[in-house]
Amino acid sequence: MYAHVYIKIGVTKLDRPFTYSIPAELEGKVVPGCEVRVPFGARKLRGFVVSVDDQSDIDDSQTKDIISAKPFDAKSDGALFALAGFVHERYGGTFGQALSTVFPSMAGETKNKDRKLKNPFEKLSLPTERPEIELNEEQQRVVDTFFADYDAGERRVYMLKGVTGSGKTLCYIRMIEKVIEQGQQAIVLIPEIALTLQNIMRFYRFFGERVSAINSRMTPAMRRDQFERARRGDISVMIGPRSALFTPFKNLGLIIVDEEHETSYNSEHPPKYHAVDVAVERGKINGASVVLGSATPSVNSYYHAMNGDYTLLTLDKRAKDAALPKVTVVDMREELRNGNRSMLSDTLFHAIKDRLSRHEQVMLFINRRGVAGTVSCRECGQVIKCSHCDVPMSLHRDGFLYCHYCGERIVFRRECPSCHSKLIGTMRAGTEKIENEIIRNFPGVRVLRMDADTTKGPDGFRPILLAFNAHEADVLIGTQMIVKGHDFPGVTLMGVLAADLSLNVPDYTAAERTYDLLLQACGRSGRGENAGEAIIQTYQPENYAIRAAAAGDYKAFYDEETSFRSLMDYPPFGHMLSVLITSREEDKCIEMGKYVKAVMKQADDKLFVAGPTVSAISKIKDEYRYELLVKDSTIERLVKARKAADRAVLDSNAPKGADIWYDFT
DNA sequence: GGAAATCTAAAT
DNA sequence: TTTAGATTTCCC
Repeated sequence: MYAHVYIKIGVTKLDRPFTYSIPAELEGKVVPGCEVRVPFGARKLRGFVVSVDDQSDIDDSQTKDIISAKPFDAKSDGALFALAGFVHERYGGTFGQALSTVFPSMAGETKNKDRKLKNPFEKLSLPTERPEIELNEEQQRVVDTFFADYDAGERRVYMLKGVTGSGKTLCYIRMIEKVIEQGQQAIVLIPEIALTLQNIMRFYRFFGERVSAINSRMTPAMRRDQFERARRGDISVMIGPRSALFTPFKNLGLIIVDEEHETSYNSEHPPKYHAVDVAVERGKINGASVVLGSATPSVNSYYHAMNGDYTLLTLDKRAKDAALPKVTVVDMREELRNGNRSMLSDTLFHAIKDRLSRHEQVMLFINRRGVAGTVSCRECGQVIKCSHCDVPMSLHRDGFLYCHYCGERIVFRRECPSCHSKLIGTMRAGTEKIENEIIRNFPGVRVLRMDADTTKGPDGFRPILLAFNAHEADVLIGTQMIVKGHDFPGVTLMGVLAADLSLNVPDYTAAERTYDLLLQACGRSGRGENAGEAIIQTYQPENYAIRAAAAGDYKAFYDEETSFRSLMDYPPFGHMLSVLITSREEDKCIEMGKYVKAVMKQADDKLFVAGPTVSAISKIKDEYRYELLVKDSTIERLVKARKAADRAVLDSNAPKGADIWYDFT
């Protein structure tokens, strides 16, 4: 007997099956999907069996024996192997990369210590009794719908749309309870940023030692240990970021994706998979239910719920009758006309003054770093960019210009490098500039700033959050990271500066991102006893994303957004594949781009292929970046085109010296 | 990707 | 002629 084995090496050249003979003692143990150890060249490596055959495709003297095979469980390993196939087929990259993603335990040797999850749980006194929960009518209806389907053996994808504070987590807990009662297991995906002790404890209180959690700060060995506990059946619930999706449970019954609209569910590294789609696929493979929860669903998922692909469940009532903050939109063009050139509108200035006088706390959210601190010339319009990365550099207080992509640092001279004008400086405000403005305007105010500069290291943000929570400061200024997740009861005012910055990025999801950010930002205010207020400063007050966010009206946003997308054939009405081509030499990028485009056109002449064009960031670390944009009404045709391109670049007459990265959007 | 085989050129 | 260093070739 022979086995075709994929060696786990992330290199395209070796990304094909190799034929090994199965020694008599391993016969029956070597089955498709099982992990094996094989001699490869002068080394011994791990691989996966893709198929078993009674004859060899190569000369018998060439085949070597498989050394050993890991015990194979069809329900866990088999399902995950099928999932790796899906990830490879859909998102490209090498099969080896797909295998490494789905079976992360393959990275590094296993010492297999039976470690329990020590941090953070052991420091806490663990509650022994599970708390009683009572669901309100609305929550009960959601849970009953799920129970009825589950008992009837129906496995569906549910879109649970619930406003903040409506008790989505309670519903999750009841669903998990049900699944565990039936001897099945559950996976709960939570965005990395929300993986706080507080959030994990909510599950721990109910399921105690049956719960485990992973996060990206754990070492591969620690994560592997938790996966091993799941494989052995020591736990029933796994909580974690997108990688928790690959927990090797033997009898998976439920996958919950909380805050399903979060972009952190999309992998940034090849294979650039979308965890929501992969969760739905794993649900199909394992026969598990999938619950996608969000207060601001992604337009994609909500569209599926609207057209019946997913079952829509809604929670409209806030559990505690906390009122939404009063939201005011301020037109900054008007401010400019009235002679106010500062970053704070009159409205926001007075609101801050008012809160400070009442000893209440204020948060100021500035939309993005990066664009702030950008130095541009007022005479020729030139922006100072990093010579390696083609992104604008930011001017910091220390007088240096920094590149946030490669860390390059150069001295800032008050002269334009191209036209030598002295009229050069920062145009838009960064967090530092606001900090200075606040200190100048409100003497004696205690200010904290949270951005990538003040939060070095993995836990760098914690002291800032603790200090602000303890009311050791009156104002917290920050970028995106202050908007998501954190709860400060003392905050009664949220000021959003430059709300429209995130609208002006070349990405069709810009409005969706902006709506979500603004809604989240407003939701930070008034979470304690005192009523909250939010003030949104914008140059585009008429924009529908901003208007809808201010009104907290998802449906209004969704309707406008879908009509725009349908007009433009953007997802969910059409599908797009962006092909990134990188090379040290610019002409190799173009050559490869043209070649891939030709191959795709040849594979399917109905495809719309734009490019190759210079990427939005034309160079990173001296690697040039070009892009093709492929559009079609079906994702299957795009997958076919990608596969055709994948095959063609291996061809001997294909251009060399450029790398290709795929990204489905 | 990496070990082994083969090539290249400069030092003895 | 020797040999370190660079380059190419395979790997079931």
